[in-house]
Amino acid sequence: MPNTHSTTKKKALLQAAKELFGECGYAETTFKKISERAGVALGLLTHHYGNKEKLFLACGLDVLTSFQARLIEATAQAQSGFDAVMSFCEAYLAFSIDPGTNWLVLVRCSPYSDMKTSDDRAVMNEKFEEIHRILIDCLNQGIADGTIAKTEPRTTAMVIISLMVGANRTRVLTPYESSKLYEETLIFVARAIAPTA
Amino acid sequence: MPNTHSTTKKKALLQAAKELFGECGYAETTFKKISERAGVALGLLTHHYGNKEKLFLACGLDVLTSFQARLIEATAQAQSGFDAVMSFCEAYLAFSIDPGTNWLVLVRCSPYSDMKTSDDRAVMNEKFEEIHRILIDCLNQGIADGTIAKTEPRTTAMVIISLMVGANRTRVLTPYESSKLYEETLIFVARAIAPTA
Amino acid sequence: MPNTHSTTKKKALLQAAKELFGECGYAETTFKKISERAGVALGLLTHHYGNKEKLFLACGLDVLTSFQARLIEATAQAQSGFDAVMSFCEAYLAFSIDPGTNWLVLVRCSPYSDMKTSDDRAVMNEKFEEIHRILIDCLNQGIADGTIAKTEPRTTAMVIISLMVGANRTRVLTPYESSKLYEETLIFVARAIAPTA
Amino acid sequence: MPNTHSTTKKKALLQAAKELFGECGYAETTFKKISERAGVALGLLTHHYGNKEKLFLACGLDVLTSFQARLIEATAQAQSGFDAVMSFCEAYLAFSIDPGTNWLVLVRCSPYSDMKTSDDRAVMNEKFEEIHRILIDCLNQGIADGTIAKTEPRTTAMVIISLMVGANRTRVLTPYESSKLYEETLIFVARAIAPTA
DNA sequence: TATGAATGAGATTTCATTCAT
DNA sequence: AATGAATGAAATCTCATTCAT
Repeated sequence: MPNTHSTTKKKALLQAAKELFGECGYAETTFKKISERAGVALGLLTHHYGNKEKLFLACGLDVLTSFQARLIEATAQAQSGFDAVMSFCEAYLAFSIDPGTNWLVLVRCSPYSDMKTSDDRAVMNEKFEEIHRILIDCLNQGIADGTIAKTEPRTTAMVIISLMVGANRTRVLTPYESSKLYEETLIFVARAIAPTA
Repeated sequence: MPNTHSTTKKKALLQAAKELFGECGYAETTFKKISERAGVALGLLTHHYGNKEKLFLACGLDVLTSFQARLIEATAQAQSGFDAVMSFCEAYLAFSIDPGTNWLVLVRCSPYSDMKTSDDRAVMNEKFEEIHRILIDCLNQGIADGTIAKTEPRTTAMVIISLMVGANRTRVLTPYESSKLYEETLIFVARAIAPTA
Repeated sequence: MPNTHSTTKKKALLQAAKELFGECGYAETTFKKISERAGVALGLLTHHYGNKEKLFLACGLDVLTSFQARLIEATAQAQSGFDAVMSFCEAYLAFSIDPGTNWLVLVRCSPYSDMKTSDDRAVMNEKFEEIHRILIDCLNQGIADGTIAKTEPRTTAMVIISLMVGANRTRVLTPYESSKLYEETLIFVARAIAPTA
Repeated sequence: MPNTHSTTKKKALLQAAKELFGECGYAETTFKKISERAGVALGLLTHHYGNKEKLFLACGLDVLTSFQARLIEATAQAQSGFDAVMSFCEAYLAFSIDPGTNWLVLVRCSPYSDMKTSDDRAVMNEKFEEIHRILIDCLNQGIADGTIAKTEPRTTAMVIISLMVGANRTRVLTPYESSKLYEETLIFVARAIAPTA
């Protein structure tokens, strides 16, 4: 089975790339570093992934796919719209600090990152909109069942995700002491979306 | 007046760099682009600013200084703690979309950016903490005058700034339609910090 | 035979570098000059040798290795300690003016050169001590068989090699007329080490 | 007296240059380093010394002049030719390790150095020949008074100076333990030039 | 599929020298 | 004499990508 071998190498490359793009960022990550960490030949990179940008995107999408699955799973069993939104947020933040998810590469590759927009990024942008969609569904559920204050769900989802993005960056990128940040962030969301008395 | 001429070139360099780092990001901005836009010789860059990293930092700090002044001004005249916090947030968001502030370079240089942390960044980190301090003062005022719910001000400030960071990135970096985002973000904050009935 | 081709280019690079470092010195020898003379791409230099310093060292060590072999060969068949020392000196001086040995690059790279000491130079320093060792062995032989005056061999070897170094520099670096220098240098050594009557 | 001031600055420049060329070598020494160590403006360097090469030469010649004076002084009072030669060698070696003579700059600038020969170096070459002349005179004296073996003085002087050059380089450039080297070098010379019994 | 030598454009940085003041 | 801003050529080194094997 020659395929087994090649698949392994292709995967090793992707894993090394996910780690390095996360640790070093796009510019500082080189083909040499990736192939060395993966323990495979340099030339396999372009052979399997075309070019650097596409590999970067493949890394981001790989993490985004797991992320999406996790969020769907987390919100599926919620009893109310409010619970669903809170589960969404909890799962978002938990995923972002779960070692082994290679979260950082997504931070650097997502539409919220500093990277210049390129054509290849369209896929990423669209896939990230599906994350928004999950939250919008939760909000709609909450508006319907009265557990959430009445607002425009699309914009509210955008605000909540903005908060997730910001809290996450504070936690994983800045040097500031943020041990209670995630906890407090959830309280903040809960207060903001709670129906007015 | 020998200074008049040199100061002009040094300033032109800084201005061109602020624009380009904001537009293109750190990696895509080259010495050539900067010196050409500034209309000065290539070597003047290292002559005045040492190296690319230091110039980048000088750009960020320059914007951060104006930003800080704007926030202090905005919060100074507030009638209540609640008003102060809301003024802080309004001023933050307004500054971020004010053309002519070169906000983008700060986005890319701030502690919330994707850049690797280097020794030079310590100055930036410390200066950004002063922004936190401004908001913490507002929150303390609000807790004292009863216009804000009782919480730990340091962490709450961190949450609010996380939301500012995230909302701003959504607006200026992502391709998503976000015309009502800022407005809704302010409402979100107001609801979250309002004292419980 | 993939090696055949690559080895050729790597060797061509080393040969061109040996010539140019010898002719022009370290500072005046550029990547451009080397790659042009070798007829290979500029980037191959760092690909194969890491950086300029390491290439320089590789050049020096390459010459030093031949030099060492030549000295061992020359001293092996000596009848007495005195003859061994004289053979050492003769071989030293002869090697230094043998066209095709690329001696000059060693002059510029050896521990007796003007170059700043760097970490990479340790290898060179140690390898050059082996040259001292060869001469020390000859001296010990001569002290044992009575053909050489009794002295501390380590220091005497150092004096003799100092004279080789100086005579060689006079011959290959200075503009002074030195056609009889080597001849006279050997006589000088012979008189100095001869046992006192 | 405006001259006093300028003379001081010119001298400060020369002193700083002598130190730095000695410590760092020609290539690593920059105008910026020199002017900073001297505490004067960058532009004064070319103003006073024309260009880098000329300044280097000025440094070397300045040291060479003191050196020459010292050798003349040392050999003047010798009782015999043999004593004169030995005094020459002693003075040579002593000068080379006397702190405050800035000897190293001469090592790097002399005709025995690794530097490429340029037109400006002719002065240095000629002046260094006068050093040879001093020793030749001593040798002639010794041959005349019978304290030195009969040889061709010009070549013998060249051999002795070669030994001085080599011993000095061993002592001040190499990492090898050379505490007894100078002592033994003098003995070596004495044995080599002594008249045959 | 797999390898890694080979390429060369391009980036940052250095620096002697010039020159206006 | 003195200053240091200004210049731009040149150097080293990086690195994505190509390609022969």
